[in-house]
Amino acid sequence: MSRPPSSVLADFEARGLVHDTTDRAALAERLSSPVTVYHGIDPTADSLHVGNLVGVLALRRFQAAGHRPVALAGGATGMIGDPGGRTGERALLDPATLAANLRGIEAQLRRLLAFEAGGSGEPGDATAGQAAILVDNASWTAGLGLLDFLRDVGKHATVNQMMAKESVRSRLESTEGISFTEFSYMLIQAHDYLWLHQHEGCDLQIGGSDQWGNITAGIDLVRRRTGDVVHGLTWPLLTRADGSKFGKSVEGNVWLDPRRTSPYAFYQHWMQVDDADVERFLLQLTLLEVDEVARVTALHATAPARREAQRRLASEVTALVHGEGEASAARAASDILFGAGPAEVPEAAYRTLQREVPSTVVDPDRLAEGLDLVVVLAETGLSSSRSDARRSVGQGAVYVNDRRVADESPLLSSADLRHGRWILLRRGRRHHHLLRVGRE
RNA sequence: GGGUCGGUACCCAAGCGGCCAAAGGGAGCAGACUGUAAAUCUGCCGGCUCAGCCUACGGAGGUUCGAAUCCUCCCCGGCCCA
Repeated sequence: MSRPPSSVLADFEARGLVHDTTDRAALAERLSSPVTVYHGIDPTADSLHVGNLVGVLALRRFQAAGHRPVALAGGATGMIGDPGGRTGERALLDPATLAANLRGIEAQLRRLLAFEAGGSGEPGDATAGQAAILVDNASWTAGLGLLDFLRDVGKHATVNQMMAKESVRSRLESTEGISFTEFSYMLIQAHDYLWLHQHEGCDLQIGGSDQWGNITAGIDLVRRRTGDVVHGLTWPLLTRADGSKFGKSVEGNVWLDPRRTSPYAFYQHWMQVDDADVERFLLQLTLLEVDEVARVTALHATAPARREAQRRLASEVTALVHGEGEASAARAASDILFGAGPAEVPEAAYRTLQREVPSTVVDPDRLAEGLDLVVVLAETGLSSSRSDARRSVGQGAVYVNDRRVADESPLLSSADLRHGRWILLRRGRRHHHLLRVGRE
């Protein structure tokens, strides 16, 4: 499945993954032979989230075309905080948190990129390329002396240029201001590029469009220090069609860590994507070929109600992140919960659901006494509080075993049990919770 | 250090002694319509033992029958001056 190195640029363009590049002709020329390409990720949490997926997959696309990806986990930059795209100063991370974050992220990267050479031959196989490497900029930044840094890096940057960068300018105009620390961020990142160029032969840095200023700062530094011409490429930031920020859900971020976002919830997140976004997400967040995406999108257009494009997106991305097994389990659970009507759900289906959907064990004694549904809704987290639960019930938003609750102060009883021990709760169209009655 | 403006619910932002759990907007949730979509309309949107009560308007005190609103001190931020 390997592609020629030069195919990357055209592929990125076809996927809408090119926002800005340095001189296009020079970049194309450089990409005609394998290049070492780097993408930095700030370890702000111990897990990646879907916002990081575009970048990691971008590296994978390069790898599949025979290039050598460098994933940079920003142990040093993570301690400082990128001023871009935020209104206020970032909280600094302590070293222990940072180390834990790096470990978590590294494990996830290992599933998405091939860090060993030699391929398995599966579709979209990244290992057609060279082995990826993972680096931490703390390893070359931590020991750097202030005076050395000021002389070797600071001397080559003018404050005038730094102030002109969008990320800095917007903060200068804000009421929050910007600390010197965050102001210095781009110099650290520029230094990273220089270091990687000199030690790993890195000639290309890629990132989201908000990184453009930082990337060009690095390119300038490399040129001034070494005379070499290196390159940069950014993609448009992943947003929804309505312009809102992507990757946020009710509970916050959508994470790759299954303990933070279950594979089922992850799958559902993609199932619920707007029609207007689904094609772009298929292009940018899956490894499907561009013409396959076109086929899926065309199919979807003939019968949008079937959500074939969302189904495909959810399956692909979930499989990529959690594996095919988790993806099919999530799919099975979704088919039950969103399937046609409140028909008889077999016992086996409940077992499937229990592994995918949030569930709670309820003591049979409590049920025998008549369980206040409002209390249960709050306990299970389906509602954020009892007040909220009451509101939902009042609005006719709550369902027990797929039957809408009409009672104002409803009680659950053993009559609600299915197959002797299951009760399926639902709030609104898509929030489910399974109760299993029994001893712990 | 001085001056000045500001700190209100998830975010923005009104309120400036009682009619304030606090206008308006956004976000979010729900209902209707649908397709687990969008748009639109409607309702909700601090908590609780819910026609009532409790907690809340940066923090701590105080004035008052009554304070988000007035006073004192403190903390935090912007801007200007030194």
